[in-house]
Amino acid sequence: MSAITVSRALRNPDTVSAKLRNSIDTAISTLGYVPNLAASRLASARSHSVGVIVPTLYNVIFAEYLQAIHEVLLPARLQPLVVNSRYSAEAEEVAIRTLLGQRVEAIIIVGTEHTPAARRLLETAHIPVVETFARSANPIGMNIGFKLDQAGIDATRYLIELGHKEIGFLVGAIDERASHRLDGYRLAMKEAGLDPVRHVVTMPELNSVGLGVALVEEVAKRGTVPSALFCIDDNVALGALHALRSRGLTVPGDVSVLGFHDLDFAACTVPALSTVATNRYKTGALAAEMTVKALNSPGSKRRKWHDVGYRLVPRASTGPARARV
Amino acid sequence: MSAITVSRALRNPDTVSAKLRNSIDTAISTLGYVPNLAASRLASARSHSVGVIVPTLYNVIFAEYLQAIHEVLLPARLQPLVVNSRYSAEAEEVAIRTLLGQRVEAIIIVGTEHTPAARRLLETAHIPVVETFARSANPIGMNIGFKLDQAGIDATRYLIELGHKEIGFLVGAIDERASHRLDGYRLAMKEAGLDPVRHVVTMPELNSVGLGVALVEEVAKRGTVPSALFCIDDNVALGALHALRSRGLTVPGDVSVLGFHDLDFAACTVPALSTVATNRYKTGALAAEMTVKALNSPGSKRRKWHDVGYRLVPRASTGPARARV
DNA sequence: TTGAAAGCGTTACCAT
DNA sequence: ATGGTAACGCTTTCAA
Repeated sequence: MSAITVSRALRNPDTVSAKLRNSIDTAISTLGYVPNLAASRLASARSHSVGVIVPTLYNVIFAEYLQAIHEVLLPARLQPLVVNSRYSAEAEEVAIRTLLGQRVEAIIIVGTEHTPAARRLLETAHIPVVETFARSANPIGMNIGFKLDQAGIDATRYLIELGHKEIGFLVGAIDERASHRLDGYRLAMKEAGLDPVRHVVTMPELNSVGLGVALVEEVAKRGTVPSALFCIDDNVALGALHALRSRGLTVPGDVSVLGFHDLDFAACTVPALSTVATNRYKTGALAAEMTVKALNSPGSKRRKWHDVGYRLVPRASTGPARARV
Repeated sequence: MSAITVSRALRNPDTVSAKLRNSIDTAISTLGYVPNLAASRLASARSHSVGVIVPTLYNVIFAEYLQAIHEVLLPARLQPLVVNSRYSAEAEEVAIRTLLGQRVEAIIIVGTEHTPAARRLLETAHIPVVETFARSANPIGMNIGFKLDQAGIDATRYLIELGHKEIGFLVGAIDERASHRLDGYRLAMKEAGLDPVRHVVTMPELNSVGLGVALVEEVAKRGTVPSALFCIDDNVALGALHALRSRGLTVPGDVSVLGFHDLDFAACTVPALSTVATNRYKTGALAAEMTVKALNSPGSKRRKWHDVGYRLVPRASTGPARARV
């Protein structure tokens, strides 16, 4: 029994006689043999792995996205290799280098803004690349997301239509995706003749419940609290709800609060949080499906951009503006 | 200039003359050369990677844990390879096999209960193994966590001392860590002469806000709602708060609610959630530090068990039991 | 400081 | 159905 026979028995048990297969199986379990994937990759030039880059593991939205990717990739016998770029373009470039070094067969990456070197690496790797969560005017390969700026416009217009004139925008560190929403906010404010700059409050920190609290403190410090607050996500919105209550302000009586993403707790806050529902799961599933298709039929042309949409979900935390005393 | 010189220039730039280094650098960037890590691993028998297995990416507690692991491992020039076992012992075994196939230099794994085959694989791999989040009577290598059962006892006793006699235990799918907390609950109930079984309500689903709502519905369906609910985690507790309010029950007037983990939103719920604070970050950091130490000085004996502790955090959602009408 | 040769453990290719 | 041989792209070892 030679090495190559064992190799075959492991990959395609049917191509080996039952007798040999048995003795191989027993040998493997008694010896505790585990095939060396590095050697396999080197010899076969196939890694059976797909690189997945996310800015953080801390945010549920990426957890749901990753879950979906796993569920599609694993049955296709592709191992997702998840790397965390920690919201840094440089770390992202390193991550891309690492993944390409592993000879991943495709890369699924959150965002469309990369360092020039990172973009070049992705372009010259000649593997399927899917950029997600934001729309690119000039995608490297495929692109899945939704119109974040339009979502920002819709959300802001919704508050304007409720009669609000002073609408705060609460956000932590402004990454690509936050900046699109902010663009939408600014545009909607401008078109309504409202100040698009004055009520933007930001701190260079990760968006979180605690940051929502801090941002409301900051808003209050600056003077009157706007009659509506558009928060960059539901976590910030939850913190805002809490801080407003602590200051004796009612929601939506005194201040309307709007979140983003419709996380699972959004319906359970007090009052229930109005928000914009986004499709994280679908984004990941679609990205993974397109990856699998691209790997299975290389060269075939298909749609580059997929829109997974969004939906405004009005709940109890937003209401009509009322005249200030 | 030969291949080996390039190899050296890449790993130890100092060992190569400045002139050569320059021409190598330009060649690399014009060609878009990315070294093949599979070949490197095969030749050097070092993978510079550490396997990390978590049951899910969906839960923030593992996100914080992973974050800590990344922060310790990356500066030590070790790449974490994160694999998701999806709460399945079989998937965990596959994950272990995959990681060992990658020749990871160590494995950090959540939990202490594995399939016999998985345990054997870990034992015979002869690499550092750290089991986390639960205490093992018989750890494979190192073990980091806290006394989950004692935390369950303390939490239950706290509710008993508030005068509660009927204390519900709300939990989804019962994994190893949930089961320890449940053991603690049962023990504390028994020692107080209370029924340790009747008020346990469970459904075989992932713990989530939505599940908390469903579990309270189930509790109500069975008859009187207990005067206190010990929830397996803060998400379930948040759902419980919501469902109780929907049923017209006040917290803590009618029902006290206790969570677990002290997630970032716990202080911001209405009323603020009493809970048990756990150290996810420290768990991950310690696990990674011990891994690095074990890799740097193999053979040296050190402490096997590290306790990262926990702390009861009483807030507004728990209060004294009052006589039922 | 640089290089030649051997070898890491698997798989592709061709042969039997 | 099974095996021999070369090759994958690096690093180790030894030499210059």
